[in-house]
Amino acid sequence: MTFRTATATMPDIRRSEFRSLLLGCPGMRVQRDPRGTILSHEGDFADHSMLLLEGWIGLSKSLPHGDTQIIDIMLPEDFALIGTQIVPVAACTVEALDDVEYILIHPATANGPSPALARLREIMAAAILTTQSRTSELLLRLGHGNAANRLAYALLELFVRLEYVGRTAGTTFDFPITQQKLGEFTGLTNVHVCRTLRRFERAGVIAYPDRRSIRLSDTGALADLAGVDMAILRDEILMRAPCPPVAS
Amino acid sequence: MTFRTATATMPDIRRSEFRSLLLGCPGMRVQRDPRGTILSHEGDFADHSMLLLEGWIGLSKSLPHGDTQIIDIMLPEDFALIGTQIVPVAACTVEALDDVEYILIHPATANGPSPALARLREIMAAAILTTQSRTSELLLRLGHGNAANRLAYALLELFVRLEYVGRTAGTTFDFPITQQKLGEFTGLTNVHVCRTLRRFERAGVIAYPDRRSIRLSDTGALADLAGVDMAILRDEILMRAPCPPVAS
DNA sequence: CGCCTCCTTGACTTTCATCAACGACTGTGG
DNA sequence: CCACAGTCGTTGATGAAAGTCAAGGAGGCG
Repeated sequence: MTFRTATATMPDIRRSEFRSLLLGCPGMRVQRDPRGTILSHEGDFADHSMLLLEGWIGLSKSLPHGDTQIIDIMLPEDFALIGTQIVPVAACTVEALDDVEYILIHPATANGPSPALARLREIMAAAILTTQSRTSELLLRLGHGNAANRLAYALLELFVRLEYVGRTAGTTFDFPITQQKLGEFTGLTNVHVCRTLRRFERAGVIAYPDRRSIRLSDTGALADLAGVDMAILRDEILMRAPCPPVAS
Repeated sequence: MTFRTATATMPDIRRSEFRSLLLGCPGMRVQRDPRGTILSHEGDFADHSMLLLEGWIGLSKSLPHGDTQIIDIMLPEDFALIGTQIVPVAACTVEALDDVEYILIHPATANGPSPALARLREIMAAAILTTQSRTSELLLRLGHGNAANRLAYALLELFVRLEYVGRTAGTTFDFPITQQKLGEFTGLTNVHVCRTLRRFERAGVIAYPDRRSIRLSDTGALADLAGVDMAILRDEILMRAPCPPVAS
């Protein structure tokens, strides 16, 4: 086991920098939508990116049969590339999983010559790369990995990301999505999500302090189930420089 | 059924533009490696992108248990973001699935103020988005979708992309990877890949003209199995403006 | 010729989807 | 205040799909 410096509390100005760089651009304004709103539909025209400020957003795709897969869950402070000028088609359906606040970034906004925009692009590249990392980890677990593995990973991923943006209290956090949606994220049926989470709960690995929250009571057990090292996970899926390993 | 204009033969200068923009940058040189070479390892330092010129490259991740998932297969002319300046960690292992030629793009190269670089960045954004689309489609099929669905999709995706870069002869193309690797891509065991492909072969859907090639004898049947409309698939996973639907 | 990698097939086991029913909670309208 | 419907979580029984284990066959290469 490798121990690293306490990562969650490490000062990191990048997310506020991201936000303020964008809000400084002309014409930016915050938009709001209630839970359940579809912001874009897969295949629709879309040439923009977005930065989520509050709430959860699901990016999903569907098969003709009707099965839906959530590709990525956006959390507060997350950035996503929805479409581009050259290929102005939304690859995913964008749905508010909770009440949301966000800003839209149009193609011309970020591609100018100024140094501030060059910095913004660096941050956007990093944001895109962490998104790719998350998606890759998900893909890995949908390919190999049973229900326990997938769910343990999903819970840890959400926890680590929420902790990073200060939306956790210890290992407890708001959990606004249904088991159905969690199934769409992990590629399981709601029934099997339920069974597996109940098993976690009975094993004392998770708990529900109230109807809208979840607590990861035993993150070690979850990390084992998920097959991740928490420190490495943070390095990969958070948008920050990696923490150098500290000798065990 | 919606018919579209013949898409594969549509003139499109963007890929040659991509290549020449990059090769025009100072210090660029073509690198070569034989099949089986690991170009980067998951977790290693990496702050670059790459453009593949020849051969196939697999981007993969592994679980501690040893199971490997190929996240994306890069084909000739494909671009991939491996790491960034801000988060200089390779999210994936990069492996040559065949003999390859490629160029590395270092962070400073593309972020300058000149109009040519602004154009380059637009193209890179489009390339990244098509990669996201591909990964999303894969994710969708790993989540829901049986072996036939996954394999039919994988074969069609490779075919459409190879056709776009002129590496097909009718519906026949070079297929340099083993069933093992195809299983790592589709989240199946090599045994099950074999069974399923043999079933396709016996049904006359695919054929092997020789040991190194495959022919998609019935792309319609494959599209049905994969649950895709070929025209929409092209719009989504190729780096080009979508073709307007033509009335049926 | 012999080794090695890869493909192929069979027998058996495990996991998860499906179908179905019920309970808990929420909000609504009488 | 209470019936009511609707959504969501929970559990059981059953079946289908894919993994595992094992063995053999076909090329390719030294």
